[in-house]
Amino acid sequence: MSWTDERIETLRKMWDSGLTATQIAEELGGVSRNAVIGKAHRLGLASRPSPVKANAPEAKATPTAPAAAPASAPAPAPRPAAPAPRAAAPAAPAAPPAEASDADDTPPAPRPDGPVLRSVGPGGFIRQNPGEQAPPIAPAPPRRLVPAKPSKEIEGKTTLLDLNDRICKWPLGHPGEPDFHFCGDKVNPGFPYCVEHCGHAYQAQLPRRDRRPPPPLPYGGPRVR
DNA sequence: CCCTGATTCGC
DNA sequence: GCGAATCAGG
Repeated sequence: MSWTDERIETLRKMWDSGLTATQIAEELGGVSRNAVIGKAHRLGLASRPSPVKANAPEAKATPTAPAAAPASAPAPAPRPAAPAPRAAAPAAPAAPPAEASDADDTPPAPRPDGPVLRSVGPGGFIRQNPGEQAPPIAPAPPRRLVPAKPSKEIEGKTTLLDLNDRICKWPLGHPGEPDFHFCGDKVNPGFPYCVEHCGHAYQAQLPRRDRRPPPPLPYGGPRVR
């Protein structure tokens, strides 16, 4: 397989939205995770939490902890690297014309104002008080991605290919399901999610004693594949 | 061991 | 440019 424009585009977006190289490789097909990583680097992407931080063993058919852990990564990429040519070649069969005007990420500058939202480390999403506990917390880790083909169900929805640096990447539904899509709202500057979903993703750390010990399943429950 | 990404280096 | 092999960390 070769790196066509579309495949590169998909790679960019998947990599960008925090999927692992393995997942990306599986989705693209015909390439190894090494190939994906290599390509990502050559594209100037890369530099995400490298030796995976909290991401738990979710290996095969074990959807577990949310992978959404952008946290604070103030260290973008020291290396100049290639500016990543953004020669957007149309060619997309019927893919919605996602705006491709994005360039490179803006280094996530923590908002200097307002109440500082503390990101809890990956793997652990700190809950609020039991009272305000919202049941369905769930940055479901996109394990399997919906095919990049537009379908009736996702028409008008934000799909993987619509992701860019300024729209909310909060997943709605479960990957693989026909209507799986992303929030798509305007992001809270500096974060991968909109303001609302940042509120879900990042919550103030509470003293342990005040926390609910038995954290319910973060989402619907294990998905059977 | 499993997983992850990073890097190297022959092709 | 590509990606397997290798390295390094959790």
